[in-house]
Amino acid sequence: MKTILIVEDDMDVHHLIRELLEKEKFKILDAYSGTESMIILEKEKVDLILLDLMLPGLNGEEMIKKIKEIPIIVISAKIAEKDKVNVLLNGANDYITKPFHKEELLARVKVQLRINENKREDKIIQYKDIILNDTNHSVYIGKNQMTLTKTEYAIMKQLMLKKGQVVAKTKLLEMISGDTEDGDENSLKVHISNIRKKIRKVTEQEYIESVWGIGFKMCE
Amino acid sequence: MKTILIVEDDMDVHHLIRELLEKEKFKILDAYSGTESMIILEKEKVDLILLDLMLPGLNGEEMIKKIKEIPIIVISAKIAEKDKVNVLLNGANDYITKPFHKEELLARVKVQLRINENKREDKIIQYKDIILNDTNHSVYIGKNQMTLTKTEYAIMKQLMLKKGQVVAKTKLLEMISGDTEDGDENSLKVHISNIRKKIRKVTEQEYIESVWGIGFKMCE
DNA sequence: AAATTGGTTAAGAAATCGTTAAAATTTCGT
DNA sequence: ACGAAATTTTAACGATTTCTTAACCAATTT
Repeated sequence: MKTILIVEDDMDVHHLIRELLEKEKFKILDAYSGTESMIILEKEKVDLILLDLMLPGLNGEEMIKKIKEIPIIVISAKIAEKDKVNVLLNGANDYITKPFHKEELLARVKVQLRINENKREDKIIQYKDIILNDTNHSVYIGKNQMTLTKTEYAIMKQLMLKKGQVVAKTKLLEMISGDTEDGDENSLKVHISNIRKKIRKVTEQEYIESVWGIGFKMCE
Repeated sequence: MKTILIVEDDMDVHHLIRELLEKEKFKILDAYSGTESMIILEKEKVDLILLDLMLPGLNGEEMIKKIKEIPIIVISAKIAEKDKVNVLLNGANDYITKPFHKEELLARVKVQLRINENKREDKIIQYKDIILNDTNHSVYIGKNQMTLTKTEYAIMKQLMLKKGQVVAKTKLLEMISGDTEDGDENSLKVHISNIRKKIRKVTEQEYIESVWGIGFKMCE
């Protein structure tokens, strides 16, 4: 999931942008001043910055010069053409004038994220000492690597994401075969059994616990 | 020196843009139709395309979908907001409406070139002892040169860029033939097989690993 | 104790992969 | 514009992997 930092002191505009992007399943970080945004940038991994130029604290232009690694889209009220050009030349990747069309903002956000998407970035799902690496489908349990099939991996991922909470059999079945047919319940049993067997080859500890009549969960 | 392709059928506008960019020491290529531009693209190394949408011959929108590697700035008369958004989502990197300020066009041109500048490290793509050279399509594996066809090279490049992460079959198919048709899955198999065969001629080591049901990746 | 659910195993069915060869398409030189 | 060469796609086959089915026993509930 991509993280976008919104730097904008006007609360109305800030809120508008936030809502727009949240609909698209981006993770949003908020800053209301230049200085605040610099603090956030030190702590969090940010994929894109939406930046208003008129800021309290550190000036927007200064920020653009400082930030080299992350693409920046400047959103600002109409200013002199000359300033707009300067902003672009100094490091901004795009410039959108207020008021803007929501769809256009969204499209330009996606353009910037698309440009950067080829960079390697692992999507890690971790629970206790099990690690799933979504980008290369690898599974580590402690230091031992193991191999899961497509469905086994899918089941495991669901269990991991719930971090110890029960995952209903129906949900798992739905994932496996689209529908919740009766016959597949048998199949699920076997998959779970196979996963456990593979885990047992690597460690003695139990990881998958069954909840009678409901489903399965990761041990706590 | 950077090469920019101007695709614009209006001679006045074309000339205006050409003069503007020549002052900045870019190498300019000219096309006056969609089909013409595709011919040029196959022969010449182009760093950026300035594209008018209303074109004789091949449609501008179609071109955008086809061209994945080169950044495109669309320059066009005011059109519906919806079309503008579509153009961006389909692959264009920027959109400038006519009439435009010369300075802004220039600035946006420089932005796109700058973005690709940062990627230049990737111009020579290296993973383990395989080296792809994008500029002349050559492939070295250790000290042995080998020849890949266009599609084979494209597949290889995707795998290399991901540096050992899985590349989904769908992604590879999308790249090969635009769409994700079923029939092409067969074709992909053959391409992979052919690449492996060519590699085997040069070294015994395995390089391409298949991930069952998901896709392929470079061995780690 | 009977009925239901869970766990394991093994075998058959289904899907995916790898290779080959031929047909269809594109590219290229003349 | 034509035919030759190269490339891509299609089709077929066997090999491999994965998934499902079915049978059987253990555990849990009623």
